Amino acid sequence: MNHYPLPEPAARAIAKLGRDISLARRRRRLSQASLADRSGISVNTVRRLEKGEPSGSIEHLARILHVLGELKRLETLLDTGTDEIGLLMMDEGLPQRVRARQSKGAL
Amino acid sequence: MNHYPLPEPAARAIAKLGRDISLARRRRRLSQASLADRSGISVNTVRRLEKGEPSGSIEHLARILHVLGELKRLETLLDTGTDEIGLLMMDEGLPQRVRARQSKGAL
DNA sequence: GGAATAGCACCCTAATAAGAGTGTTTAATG
DNA sequence: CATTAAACACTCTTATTAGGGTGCTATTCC
Repeated sequence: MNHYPLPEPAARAIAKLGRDISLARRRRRLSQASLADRSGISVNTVRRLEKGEPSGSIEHLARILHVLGELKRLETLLDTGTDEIGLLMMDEGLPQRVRARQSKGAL
Repeated sequence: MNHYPLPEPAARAIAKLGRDISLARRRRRLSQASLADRSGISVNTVRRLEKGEPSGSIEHLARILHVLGELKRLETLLDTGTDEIGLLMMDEGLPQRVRARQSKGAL
């Protein structure tokens, strides 16, 4: 039950994120070493993240964004409550558990 | 040179993200098992992510967002080029390497 | 109300990533 | 244009995580 390969779009999204981190860092005139130090992680990890390696942890990403002052963006990454009020109302009736209704093979 | 504790705001941001993933999943009427299966990861991993444990990897997050159809949000997480054209132009002059100009203790 | 099962909370082990170290390349800048 | 060090590319080892299992709780839905 293990990993099929990382979908290409997902890989590209991660790579893009890495480039943007690098850009944001340089805009702030921080070296990789400096960012790593302030974030409390190793330079290697910063480098791997900027390089777009998918192995990085969300914690490290959050630490970096925190230092960059862009934590809000992570917090609202999948946020929907802000724009769609009707959606929010709908959510009040959302099931806590989702029952398998699929008759065929979609589990 | 290891980890000082994860800053509280960062932890909260990750927790929020986890809740939003859970919400998005239930909106789509997917069980944790189903989402895990489609994403090619284990149920435990999905659960830990939704629970807000910071240990999850960016790859897993990307896989999940891909299944949820929200990969764009990750891709543009730190994207700045879209709104600020002037900023983009400024970036053309950005240094590839950032030199330590800090005279004191700010490394 | 009762049966079925989604979700949770563990534990354990194999797989993986983070950290540290070393050497090299190359951009910034005095 | 020479110096300095930022960034890159590795390797190795240890720490951490993902996966898989089992049992339990409690929500759906008939």
